[in-house]
Amino acid sequence: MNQNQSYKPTEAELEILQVLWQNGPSTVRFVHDVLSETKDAGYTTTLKLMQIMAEKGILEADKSSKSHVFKPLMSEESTQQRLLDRFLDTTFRGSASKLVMQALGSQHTSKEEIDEIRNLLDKLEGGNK
Amino acid sequence: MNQNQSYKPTEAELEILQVLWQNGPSTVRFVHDVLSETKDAGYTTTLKLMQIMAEKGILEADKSSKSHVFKPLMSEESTQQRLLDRFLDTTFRGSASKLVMQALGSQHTSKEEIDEIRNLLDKLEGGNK
DNA sequence: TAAGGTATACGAATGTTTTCGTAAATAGAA
DNA sequence: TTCTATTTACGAAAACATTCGTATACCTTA
Repeated sequence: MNQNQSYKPTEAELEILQVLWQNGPSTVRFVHDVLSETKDAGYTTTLKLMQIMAEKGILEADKSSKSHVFKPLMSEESTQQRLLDRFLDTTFRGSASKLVMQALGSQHTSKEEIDEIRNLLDKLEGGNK
Repeated sequence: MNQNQSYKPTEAELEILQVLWQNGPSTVRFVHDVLSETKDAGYTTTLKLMQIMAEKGILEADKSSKSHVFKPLMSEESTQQRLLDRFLDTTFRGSASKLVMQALGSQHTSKEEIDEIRNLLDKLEGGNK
């Protein structure tokens, strides 16, 4: 039902997707146990959400064994990209550099990460000036 | 009602805040006309939202003239920072560098902006290594 | 095979956000 | 003053998201 290029998962959906992206295809039980560490909702709540996500085409359910195994149909990267673009628009009015400055300023960033970003900047400048 | 350090405006609220941050204190009429360019909702919808925001303490209403003039009680920067922190957590699992890389990669960034970011990286490294 | 534990199915309640219809108030023009 | 434009006030509908109770199906194992 959803091949939509700009689908925005709800908050609860995103939490579930994160668990699946991090751990690979999983049962409701597993996902729910992970989520339980940081929030409290009943098991059937998680189940229902994952079923809805499957209906929407966000997840695919492998029903061959009793405990269905769900996996995301959208990659973490493409979803991040989509959400980032939207976030950039709505919150930073499209100014990537402003977002970048704020992100780097408030978070700890290791030397390795800084170097990596420098490399990217060099590349960008090559194609830009 | 809301001095909350971590208040998250809804999407519709954020759109209104953007208009106010960009144009300064404004009437419902003005805000609504701006929003009308990109979305369609009735005038009373915008009015209602702004009234609710005033109740919540997100906006302040100057009622001295017939057409009330609203202004935001939270700055654009602090709101961006708050939303960014949250977004980083929920969407990028806290990895600022990953977010930065994706943001820079997909958007056009001018030479000036790139230099500005380089400067920041230099400063960060100073305090970091 | 009967009992207990665990799973899905389903529907509905709850909560939140967004939308709008309608009425009342207000100001300005005729 | 009276008519008309425009505004605010209010309540409730509609849309969306989240939560959970309960029924039912399915293994496992005693």
